[in-house]
Amino acid sequence: MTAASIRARVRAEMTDEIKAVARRHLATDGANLSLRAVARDLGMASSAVYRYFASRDELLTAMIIDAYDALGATAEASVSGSGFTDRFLSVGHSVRDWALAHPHEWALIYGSPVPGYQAPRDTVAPAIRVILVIGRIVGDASAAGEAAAGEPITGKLGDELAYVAEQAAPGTPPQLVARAIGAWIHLCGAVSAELFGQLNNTIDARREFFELQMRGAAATISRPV
Amino acid sequence: MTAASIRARVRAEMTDEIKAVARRHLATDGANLSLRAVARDLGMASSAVYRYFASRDELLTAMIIDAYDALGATAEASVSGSGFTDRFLSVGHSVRDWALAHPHEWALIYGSPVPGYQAPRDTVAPAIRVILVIGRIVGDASAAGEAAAGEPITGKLGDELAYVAEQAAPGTPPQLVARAIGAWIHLCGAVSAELFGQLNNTIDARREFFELQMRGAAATISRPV
DNA sequence: TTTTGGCAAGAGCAGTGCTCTCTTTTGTGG
DNA sequence: CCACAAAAGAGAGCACTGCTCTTGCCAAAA
Repeated sequence: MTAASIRARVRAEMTDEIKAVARRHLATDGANLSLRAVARDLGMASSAVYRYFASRDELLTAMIIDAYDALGATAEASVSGSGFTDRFLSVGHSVRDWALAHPHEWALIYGSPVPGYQAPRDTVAPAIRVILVIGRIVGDASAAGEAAAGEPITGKLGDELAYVAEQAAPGTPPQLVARAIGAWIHLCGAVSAELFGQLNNTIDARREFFELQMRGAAATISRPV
Repeated sequence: MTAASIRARVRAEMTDEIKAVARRHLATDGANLSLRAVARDLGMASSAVYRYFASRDELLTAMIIDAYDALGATAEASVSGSGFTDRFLSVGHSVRDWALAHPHEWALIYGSPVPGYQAPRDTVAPAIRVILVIGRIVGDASAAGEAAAGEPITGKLGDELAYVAEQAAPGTPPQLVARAIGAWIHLCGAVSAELFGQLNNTIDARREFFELQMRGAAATISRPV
């Protein structure tokens, strides 16, 4: 192994260590991550951290990418069951379970964006992994005749949806893809509502209520208005 | 007018002025509101602001309450149309329009909560105004036979929903109320997704896509699985 | 072996929330 | 009308933040 790659490997390890400590801080203290506190925990000067991340935003971006990837991997591994509804529900529950286990990371990726923060290009690929899983499930259901297409969508929205359908689930009717995106948005909203306290003092049977909503969302996909 | 109430009136005016400047700061700089910057804008020492708000959190709480109230008033005033779907859509669009006009205030109330922040009791009454509007619309639809009840919900969730139904829309079947809450959550999720950048580089026809989702949500309410 | 480049440390700047003390203002009861 | 108490404002200060700059060090490269 060449010397350059030794340097690179040590650097990568240090980078991972910083991210690990930062993730721990995120889990306890919440979103206002302090770079100095992370440096203190690592026993190094705060200025040294800047050798690895140019700014606090860049550290956050790295954690956002990691969170997207972790969630995406979870969702991809979760698909089980035979029918469309069961498969959709398995993804829904796995996403919710991950969010409950990593609430602050969920807030990082689906909560209010930090002001002035602009998501770099690197984040889009990890970000769409979950929606691609849903796209595949819906595509399969469509091919198997388990989901009706419904009225086509015209105009600009129709064009955009056609493009999205081509990318995410080729051969699937755009209007079906549109309802799938809507279901995904409902899924995100349901998880966020639960996590961000919207259900406090109102509904304690969270899992049951979530499943009720997701059954509705699945029906909205497979059964057009 | 007694002296005490003169004092109180001046104090209330000053409080409003602080909130107004804070709101302006929120709109430009985003969520990390600086109390010192607000004080500077007002030409007063930062310590003087603490005569009116015990902490930055308390200022934020006041702005949260105001935001809930503004959104609630907007939603209440927006209900128009005759049929259930039209009335539901009118509320949906008015909520979305308000959110687009006040994105940072939306993030304040429906985004990720600030760490350690515990919503005081004062916030619950303003917070439920919008959902009460939807509750009334759904209740009317149910009474008019525009919305089917569907399968009753049993267990703990059923009990909780029965209580909510009793409070928000007396006489309306709990399972219908459950679907209404789900639609409200979908509505919040759709607005947040649009506002927080989830639709960037994917869908530009935002209003049309939102309406599509809300039509689906309305159908989910009126037409059980 | 010499040189060079990456790494770490520390000081420092401008900003933050918040507290404390001191002074000024102001409404009011005697 | 005036003295007084309460409310309001000002300013310094503490501990913290993100970030930059300079300095020194040490290991990898030539």
